[in-house]
Amino acid sequence: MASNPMILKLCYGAVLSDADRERLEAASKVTRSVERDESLISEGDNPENVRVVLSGWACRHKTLASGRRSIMAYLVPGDFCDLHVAVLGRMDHSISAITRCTIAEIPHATVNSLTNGHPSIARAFWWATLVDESVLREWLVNLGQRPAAQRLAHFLCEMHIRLSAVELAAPNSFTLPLSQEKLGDTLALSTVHMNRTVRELRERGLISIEEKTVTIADVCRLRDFANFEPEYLHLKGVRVPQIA
Amino acid sequence: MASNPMILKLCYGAVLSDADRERLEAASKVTRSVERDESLISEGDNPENVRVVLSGWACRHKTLASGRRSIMAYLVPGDFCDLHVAVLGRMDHSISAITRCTIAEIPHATVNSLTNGHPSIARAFWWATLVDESVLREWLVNLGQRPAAQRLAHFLCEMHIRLSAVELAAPNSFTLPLSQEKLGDTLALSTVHMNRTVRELRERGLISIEEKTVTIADVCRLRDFANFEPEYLHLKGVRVPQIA
DNA sequence: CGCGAACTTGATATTTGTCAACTAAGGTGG
DNA sequence: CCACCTTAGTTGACAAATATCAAGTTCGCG
Repeated sequence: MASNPMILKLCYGAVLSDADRERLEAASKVTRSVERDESLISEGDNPENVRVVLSGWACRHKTLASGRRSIMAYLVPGDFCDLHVAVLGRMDHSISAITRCTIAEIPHATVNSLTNGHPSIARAFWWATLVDESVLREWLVNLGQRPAAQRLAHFLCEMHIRLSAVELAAPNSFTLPLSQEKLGDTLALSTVHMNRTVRELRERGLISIEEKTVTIADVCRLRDFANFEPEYLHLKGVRVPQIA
Repeated sequence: MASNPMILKLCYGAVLSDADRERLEAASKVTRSVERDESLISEGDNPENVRVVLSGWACRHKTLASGRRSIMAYLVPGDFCDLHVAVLGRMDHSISAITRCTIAEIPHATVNSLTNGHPSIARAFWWATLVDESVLREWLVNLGQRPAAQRLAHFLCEMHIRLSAVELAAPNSFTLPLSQEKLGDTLALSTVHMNRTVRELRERGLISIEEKTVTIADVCRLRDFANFEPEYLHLKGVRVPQIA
């Protein structure tokens, strides 16, 4: 019933009463649609509302003077776009839709009244921010310390779990709507090398990709290969069979 | 007078009344000393108190199964170690002292009463967390997109500003208590290459280092070289002459 | 005086990037 | 329906960046 992915996700971070869930449900009633490749928020903006992805994929990115583009995060259903802007005052990066997205628009006033009156909700929002930070730390390690193939494998393991948490992944497959170029911008690899790295994982029999669907031959084996340890996602008990 | 670096720093994030400052001052009265190389918090810990660095340098780090070590953040005076642990429940990385440090120990109960009763303080704490996240995003870009020399230059520009913000840097120099090995673990470069990269910056006339003191020949030139844009630090008005 | 930690250097290996060309798939206007 | 584009993916040859290995050096300190 509660198929609202924001609520699904927040339940990993705090114990939410039925009343809390209803409040969150009501708060995310106002939505809009964003087309593929459309910009959601640009660097320098100071948006009025807090946005949450309800369907589709988006990404945070920055472009350097050199023209190199870096994707610093993916936003999948349940993820907040800009919970932080009210405090920092200005976006220091941009967010764009990768696929067509449905976005909930929650006015700051609503966020404030939710968090002021309802400690569990406040805690859940706080948790979501801190998980984002934890993921960034892990990405930093991934970029800096792992060679290309393991880096990609680690990324795939992460997205698999995160999508599982909002019931958008099968036990051993999920939809990955990213071109190899975007993957390269994410993992700091050139497009050509990205292509070869994808092939390497395929040739090792770890994954197969067709039609934007990644199939993981054996989740344990992929995790071993990537040295993936899911604790940093702070998603205790996500229903992914291989975690048990 | 208010030489407490935590307060100095938080003033960039919120307007704090004199009474707020006094509350923060009182809250950070209980301190302890940690020796060089000593562990402050280990992965898996769930510390009782929130810790703030008052003097010295510490770092967040993770060690991979491969033995490679990644330093994901530096904590300098004014920085919080583990404001997030109360919510996430368990440290997903470790913190160690790099130099001898003075650490304030603030019980969670004190943090809660500060934030519940005093919105400006709550906002300042929230701001500090979000700045940490913003810095992580920039580090991700730095690791992924910049070649070694610019990567190091960017890091030096950042530390120079952050230390300036807490009055611990001269207009064109600061103390950097890091071995080249640690710098390498930070910037994802081997020790040997780190050494050559330091030399490159020196030979280009951008910096000189002696006795752990970095001197920047011309702050503007170093920033140009690194393509450094300080907005991500969200420290409007830090008194660094070249920002004006 | 000797020892260890940090730093330095040269030679060489590995990883990754760049350039250029080509294929495959999908859409669009004639 | 086809000719033509565009975008994404693929491949090979080669160049550049960075890692690794091995061997000093320097310097503070017991």
